Amino acid sequence: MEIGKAYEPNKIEGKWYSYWRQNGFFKPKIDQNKQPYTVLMPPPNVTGILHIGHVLNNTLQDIAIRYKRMTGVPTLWLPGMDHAGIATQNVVEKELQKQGLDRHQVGREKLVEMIWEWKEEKGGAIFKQLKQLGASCDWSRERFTMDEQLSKAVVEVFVHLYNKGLIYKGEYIINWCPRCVSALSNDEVEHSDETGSLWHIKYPFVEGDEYITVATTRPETMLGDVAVAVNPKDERYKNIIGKKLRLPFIGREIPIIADSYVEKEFGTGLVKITPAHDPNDFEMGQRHNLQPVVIMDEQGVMNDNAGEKFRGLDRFECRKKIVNELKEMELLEKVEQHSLSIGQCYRCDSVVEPYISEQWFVKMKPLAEKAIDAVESGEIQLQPERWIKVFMHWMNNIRDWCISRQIWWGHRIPAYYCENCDEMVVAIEPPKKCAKCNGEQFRQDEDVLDTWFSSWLWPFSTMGWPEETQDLDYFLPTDLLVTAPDIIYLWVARMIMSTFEFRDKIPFKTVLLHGTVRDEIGRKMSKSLGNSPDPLDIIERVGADALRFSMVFNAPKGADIHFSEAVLENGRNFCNKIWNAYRYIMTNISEIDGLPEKDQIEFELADKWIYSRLNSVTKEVTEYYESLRFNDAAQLLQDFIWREFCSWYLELSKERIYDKDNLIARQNVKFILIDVLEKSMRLLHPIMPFITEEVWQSLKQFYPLSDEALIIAEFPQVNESLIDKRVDADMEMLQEAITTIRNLRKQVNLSPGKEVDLVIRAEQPELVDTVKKYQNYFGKMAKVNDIIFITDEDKPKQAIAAVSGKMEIFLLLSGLIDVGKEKERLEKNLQKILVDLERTIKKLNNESFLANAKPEVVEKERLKETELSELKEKTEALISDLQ
RNA sequence: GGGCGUUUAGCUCAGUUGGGAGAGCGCUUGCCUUACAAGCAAGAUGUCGGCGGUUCAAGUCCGUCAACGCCCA
Repeated sequence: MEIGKAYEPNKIEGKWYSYWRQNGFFKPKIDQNKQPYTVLMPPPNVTGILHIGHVLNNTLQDIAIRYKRMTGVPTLWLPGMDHAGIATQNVVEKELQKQGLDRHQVGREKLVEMIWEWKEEKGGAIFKQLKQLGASCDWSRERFTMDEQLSKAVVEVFVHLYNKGLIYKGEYIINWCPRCVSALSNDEVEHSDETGSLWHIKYPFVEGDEYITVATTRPETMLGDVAVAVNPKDERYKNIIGKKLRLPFIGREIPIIADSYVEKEFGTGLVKITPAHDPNDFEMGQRHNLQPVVIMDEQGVMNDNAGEKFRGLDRFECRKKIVNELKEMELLEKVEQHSLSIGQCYRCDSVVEPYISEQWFVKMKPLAEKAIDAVESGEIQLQPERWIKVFMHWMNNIRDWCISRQIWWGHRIPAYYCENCDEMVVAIEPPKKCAKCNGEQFRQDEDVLDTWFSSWLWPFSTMGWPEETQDLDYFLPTDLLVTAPDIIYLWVARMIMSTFEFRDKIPFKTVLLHGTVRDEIGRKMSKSLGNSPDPLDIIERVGADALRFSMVFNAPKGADIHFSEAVLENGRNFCNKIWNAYRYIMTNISEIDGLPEKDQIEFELADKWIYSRLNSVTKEVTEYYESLRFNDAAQLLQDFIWREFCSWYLELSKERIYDKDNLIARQNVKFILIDVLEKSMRLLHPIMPFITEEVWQSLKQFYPLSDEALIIAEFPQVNESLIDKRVDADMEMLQEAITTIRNLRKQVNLSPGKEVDLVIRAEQPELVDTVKKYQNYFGKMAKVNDIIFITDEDKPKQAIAAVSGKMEIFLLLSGLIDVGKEKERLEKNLQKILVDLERTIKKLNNESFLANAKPEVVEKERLKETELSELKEKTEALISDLQ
């Protein structure tokens, strides 16, 4: 049979993905007697394409799902995407722009139609890419937040919460993008630190010639000032509280009020209050019953309230003009440099304007309670646990949620206004008749809902709610949510609240919060830096398995990941290693007829050892998968397969494999090689699905495997009886001796193929027996021709030597030995031994240690002392022999 | 300003109840050894950020300082 020398992933990956899908392996086998395992995919943006962060996120989910699937649990990984209101509308608007059109020219209905068309044609590209990554989601259940049924859920929820008094319409200060002409949620605002100015402006008292000075970073907002505030504890201003000022330009009389929010140290300690254009001022305005004055329109252009002089000016032009005018009027005391954080629209980079407007809100406090309890009690686990604090902090200070957006793509708010009397009705269906005036004409609210208002329903809307479906009953609560911590508030917390409200359940049991993928110098991946590698390009080059492995290998739970080409090579090389081990096994076993009878199999030390190790590894890996420590699983499996299986077992197997005269031995080792490789593939499958399936399926030709495919094969169970510490110790003893011999060979630059003779001096008969029995291992692994065993006398003359455990190993050489070099090397070894020995003796002489330490720890130290003493004596003897 | 986190080998990072410091990459040396040069073999490398404390014993627990990062205001 022909197997390529290098692993070529693109030859096999597509094949197995189609095979899995066609056989329905991604669909859960619903069994009412079994508890299912469910993972909700955080819905990617419909406009999104796969970036490296998605790779991490989805690989983690896929590993969890594939592992559970192999344990025989009905598993569901539910995929879907969200409609990403502003982002998606923007994509289409930009296309319009190229044709010189804007959305108002096209009209609402037509625009929405165009967006749907775009969605059908180009949306959801990411799903095709996730398939290339190997994501084993149940695509037959794919959902979209704007699907008919999910939209029904949104309306249902809105009406329910409205009727319950938890949704209200109100004036509020919000983030507003004057360019997008829309409200922005907090997460849609990006902050950057910039250097601005702090203008000190004089405000005259109504009475007298005196004035006070306020400091502001935004002088144009003074036109909307309704008060000036001081800290009540500020001695400087105690006597002016309650006095009136006359606002320059406008002439409005405004009071000086006291509020502890004001920082005495900031600026002059006097703060102008503009409730309509600053969030803090808004709150202060509410505390003091101040009527806000809005001074600009939705596009950021100054309105009538700004006064004759400034009306019609853009906000930034207005700022310039105000500053100039103030200078002329000698009301500008000074200007200081000041660094401040500026909010910008994440879409268009426009400076965000805090703006008072009429919006829809959800009252969050009443919903928060159960969510807090669920996390506090551990019913919902956040991992790593430190995120619990972050979660609690937000939940305990939760604010109402502004859910209206002034765009057209999304779920339109189900509020209807009577054209005749303006009466508002919130209902699932548009009303027929106005209850107040019997009018029959209604117009629907223009706004749509925040995209999160549909994704917070994800745990149950995807399962058919508001219908009572079997899925809801069977799969909810789900088991695992894997997501980035930056959406704990926006999404995770809200899902918990909604699921309690509408299902009276938790949405998921465990939330795994993973880190950010960064580049090799620690920067976030970003479009503008161009430092983000294209995952598809990587898959094309090295395959999905290598990408997945590299990602996970380097991704400890919850920590950020530095991703680089070097990291990727590790995954690629590992694939190649597996491939070549497989190639070696396949090409050789195909020449060996038959398998041994089960009870005929004879195990030698290496065989027992590899089984002992396999089972230890199985035990550990199972724990790692269960506790979502996938990086540990990846590391352990790489070490086992590469170092133990390939470097030792496979090498040792060659003697028997190539022994054409001994069919029994060949059959034995054939069986063990296949068996261990086959089980290793099972262990590794969740992380590297493609190559493991390929290898495993091929092995079926030579080995009876009852499962149809690896993806649904049983995850290996530990056989404790095969874990044998004695076997491990014997094998380790031989490995150490072999390494020692190799080291000695290196010392004298012996060519790798050159055979040597050894003298081993050892006293323990058991030890000598074991070495004699497996002398062939030395032959194979260290090119040792003959070994002479001695007990005490007879130190060989022409030899270099080293101590390995309880043995002294002499490598016989015919040439001259460099005594000085040899001595130096041995002295160096001795030094290390002496340091260790000293530390151990010190401990054992410490009575407190003997009194307080656990007995097994003391015992360990005693053993260590014996061993080190022996080592020391033997090494010293070798040195003195050199004289 | 408030909160959270990080600091371990040249680089990126593991280190789960405190009990002999690890991995990958890189580096040095020698090898085209009939699975693999994307490889094999042998090796070098650490005041575990500083200081102080608890303990018989601290990378691990506590305090404090410093640097860096993230989130919120």
